[in-house]
Amino acid sequence: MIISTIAIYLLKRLSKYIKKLNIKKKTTIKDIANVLNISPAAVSKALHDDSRISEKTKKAVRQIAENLNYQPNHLASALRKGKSNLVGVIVPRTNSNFFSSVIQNIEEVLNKEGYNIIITQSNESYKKECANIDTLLFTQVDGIIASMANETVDLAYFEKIKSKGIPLILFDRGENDLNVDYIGINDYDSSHMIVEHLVNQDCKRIAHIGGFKRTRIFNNRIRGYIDALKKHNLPLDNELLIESSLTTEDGREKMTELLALKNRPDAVYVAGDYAALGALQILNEQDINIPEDIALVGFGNEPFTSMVTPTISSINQHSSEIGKQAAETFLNHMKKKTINQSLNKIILDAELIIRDSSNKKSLS
Amino acid sequence: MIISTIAIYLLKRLSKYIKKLNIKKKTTIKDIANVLNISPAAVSKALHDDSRISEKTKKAVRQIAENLNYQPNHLASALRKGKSNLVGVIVPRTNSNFFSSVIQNIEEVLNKEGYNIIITQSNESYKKECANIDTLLFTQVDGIIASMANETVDLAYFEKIKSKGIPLILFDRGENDLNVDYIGINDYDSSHMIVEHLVNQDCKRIAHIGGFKRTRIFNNRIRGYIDALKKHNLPLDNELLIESSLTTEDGREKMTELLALKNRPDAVYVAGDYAALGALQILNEQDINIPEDIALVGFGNEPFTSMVTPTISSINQHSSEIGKQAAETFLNHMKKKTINQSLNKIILDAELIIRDSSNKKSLS
DNA sequence: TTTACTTGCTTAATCGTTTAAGCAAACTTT
DNA sequence: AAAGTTTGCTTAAACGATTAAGCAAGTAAA
Repeated sequence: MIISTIAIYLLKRLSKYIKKLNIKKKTTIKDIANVLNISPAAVSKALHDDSRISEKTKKAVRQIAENLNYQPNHLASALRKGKSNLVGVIVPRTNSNFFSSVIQNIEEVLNKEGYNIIITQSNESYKKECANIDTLLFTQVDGIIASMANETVDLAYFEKIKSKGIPLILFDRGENDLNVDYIGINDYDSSHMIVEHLVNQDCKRIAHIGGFKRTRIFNNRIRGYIDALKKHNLPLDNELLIESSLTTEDGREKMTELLALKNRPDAVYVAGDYAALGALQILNEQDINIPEDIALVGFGNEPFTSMVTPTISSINQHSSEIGKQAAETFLNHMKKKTINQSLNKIILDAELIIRDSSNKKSLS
Repeated sequence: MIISTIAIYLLKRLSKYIKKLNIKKKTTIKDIANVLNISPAAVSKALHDDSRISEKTKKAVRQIAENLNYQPNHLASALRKGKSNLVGVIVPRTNSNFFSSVIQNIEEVLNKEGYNIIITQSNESYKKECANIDTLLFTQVDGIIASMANETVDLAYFEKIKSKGIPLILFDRGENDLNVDYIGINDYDSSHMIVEHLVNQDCKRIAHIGGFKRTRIFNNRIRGYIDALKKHNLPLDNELLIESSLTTEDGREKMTELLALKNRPDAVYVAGDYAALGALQILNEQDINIPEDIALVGFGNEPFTSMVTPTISSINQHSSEIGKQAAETFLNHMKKKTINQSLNKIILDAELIIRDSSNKKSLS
């Protein structure tokens, strides 16, 4: 009897509130508190399963919260707790399979821990990258995971992140000079794998269309290329080592330059798949046999490498692993409260995927 | 017992002290106010260029703000103003050129007006899409711009957005039943253009590998295909009209089915580029001449359509225009404060890009 | 029976910014 | 000179959630 009386009483209060809500705003803990005649503090604790709140009250709170369609105000709790549970991600672009896959894996790991991510694109522009950083800092993210634009040389803006005490984790395109965590693949060894493979295909003049030397990963690929040539007693010909922006268009240009040489290469290792595609187009247009006349290897294992004719050999960078590790590194930062942390440099091994563009069938 | 209470108390004081020592507190308007001996309110107004603040004070505030490296706390102002200046974007995936380009244009337009975007991916999964919506609502976005997953049939979750009074704008994959703004292309007319083009190429048996009928845009493409056949006095053969998930893998399967027919088609119009790629692979593998034996047309104008051999004719959806219009539609919502707004359905004309896969050179 | 601890709440301050309201002082107008 | 207006600020109350501190009332231990 008493119970049902209370139930009816509560229902009346509830319906009054719902009427008010139709005209008014979103439900807050205060609304729930009013319905149950308890304090907002008690509601907050009940929703967080605080041990000092009775099971009975908790149940009632959850019930009313559900009925009123309560959604916590993230801004308020973030402001109070000094933590937004948002992680910023900066990539040169999202429409590359590599970055999109990294992002997907970052998201997967972070979502499980209650973090959401904000994705921004720099479009390979330093200016846009700076704007992105400002945006993310403005949004009060708890951390930033980034891969730098091709253009980026000045690191002042990244220093800004560090000076705010916000964890910064770089992947793929990172700078060693900035003393931050980094996740990437072993570019130096990957170059060795490629050169070795081409040597096995009986190639003697191996060219390299590389990225900008100032970018660490491309510099490592170049160093790997040079050292691997030495290792296999092949002469290093400066004509065959070209710096490129690695766009498809530039790949076309640089390939054209190589074909104009008196002494043409019999293999070309391109440090990026998009440029490799451009190179392939030129070779096809000029009716050069691939891989018999010139063998071709790209880098990045973008899906189109297996779509074009002939399919392009490439390096698989294990994007999912990179994404996962980047997210985990961020989470470690959050768990440890110590200010001085040891730096985390994770270098993963990559994998050479051999396709038609460098596979002389007569040999196999 | 008393001793341990005292110990705990001391430990708390100590940790507070350590925190004070280590954590660099961020500058707030209060700090600026203290330096200048004015009220925080005056600082806030000065920073917002309020007319009731003297030019002298404004200058001083800006100076000190700069010196102390002040960054406004977005959470606090968003909480106070009841507006986060964040817009959520939901797409099936980012690693398609169409979506990535739409996103880029949404971002461009919204950034100019002081909004930032949060990108989420549904991976074509309804469950993930619901989680994304929750995430965005939780983050207190001011609006949501979305393209629905293939799987999505139940619209309850999208209703949830509407019931919160948050503007929802759909593009590309939208449902008419939900009474919301929509930006897309004229799928029906696009089908007409394709069929007309194939008829001009002397094709008599035109097949259609379409998307799921339940999805409006794919249904419109199917209707356009059927009506265009009628218009050109071609018989509609049910064998030639196939429903597909439009992945590359499914494109391969459906093309194989078509080739198994006693009476093969002489043209195939595929409602998505990825599936068209699968179809192309099968045709190439079976040494069928494209376009002489079978002509092929895709939909979406993904970059790879011009990379593969032969290049694939496709429909350009004007992704940048779609992105811009979606963003503008959102901005209009924000500017008008009226509750009842007229719906905005924007249908853009698409463009057929003719490439090798459907261009019989003997005709031209 | 006194003392200590536990339970289950409440009170009030706080996060940083915005903004309605208010109030002197200076300046204009009549 | 009295009345009104403008200027340039201040005060204080929000926004919604969290949390340290406190306080009755009940339970357990000495």
